[in-house]
Amino acid sequence: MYELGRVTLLKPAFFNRDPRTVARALLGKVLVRKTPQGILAGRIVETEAYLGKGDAAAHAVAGKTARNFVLFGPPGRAYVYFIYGNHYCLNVSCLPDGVPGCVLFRALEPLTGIEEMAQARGVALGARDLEGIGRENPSGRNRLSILRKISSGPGRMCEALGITRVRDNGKSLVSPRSDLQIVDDGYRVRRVAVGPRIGITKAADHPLRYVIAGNPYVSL
DNA sequence: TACATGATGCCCT
DNA sequence: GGGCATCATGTAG
Repeated sequence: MYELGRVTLLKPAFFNRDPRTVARALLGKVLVRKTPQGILAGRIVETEAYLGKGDAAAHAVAGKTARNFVLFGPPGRAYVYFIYGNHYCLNVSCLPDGVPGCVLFRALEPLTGIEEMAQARGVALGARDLEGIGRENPSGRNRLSILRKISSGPGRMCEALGITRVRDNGKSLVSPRSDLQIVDDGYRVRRVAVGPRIGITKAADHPLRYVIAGNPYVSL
């Protein structure tokens, strides 16, 4: 089982930048959920940047509303919304207070609390499925296809970590007291690949999706 | 108050 | 690879 070693909580200033910069810099960092039962954590392997005014695909495009106000607040806060009648998506606010922008988390590589996350997702794990977690190149086709079902996709990821709008919208991701945090465990990303964002119709041509090149846990 | 739509995932072929 | 469930939100009327 992979154990989180010495980690550093990201600072608000990390998010006080252009969403494109933040989206790229977040790759390889670790999203941590603290529960009474223990720690759930996964490495961020896929993100998308959503800008403010001028980005037709961004929720902030039409201005501040009761739904999207977090995007206009201070950096480093969770923006959680409900989509397609079934799923939640997690974003983090970027740029200074008053300026909208965010990064969508699209996929995690499961690291810690995998059995709990699999249970939350309704995924059945075999006895040997946890071998080799956290290593550079997980091998075993069947095992990988099972583990990918846990958090490869924004809706899946939220279900695995128990993220909902009521529980988490507006919450700080950079507070030592928060039960939802983003930390640096020292992992260094070798290569980043960039492409168009997924599942949108407007402004679909912009290359604002970032993935760790070659990582098998990206959503597509 | 009604309606169209969506930053998705599942289940079936 | 494609159809469909399912509902909060925003906008129009």
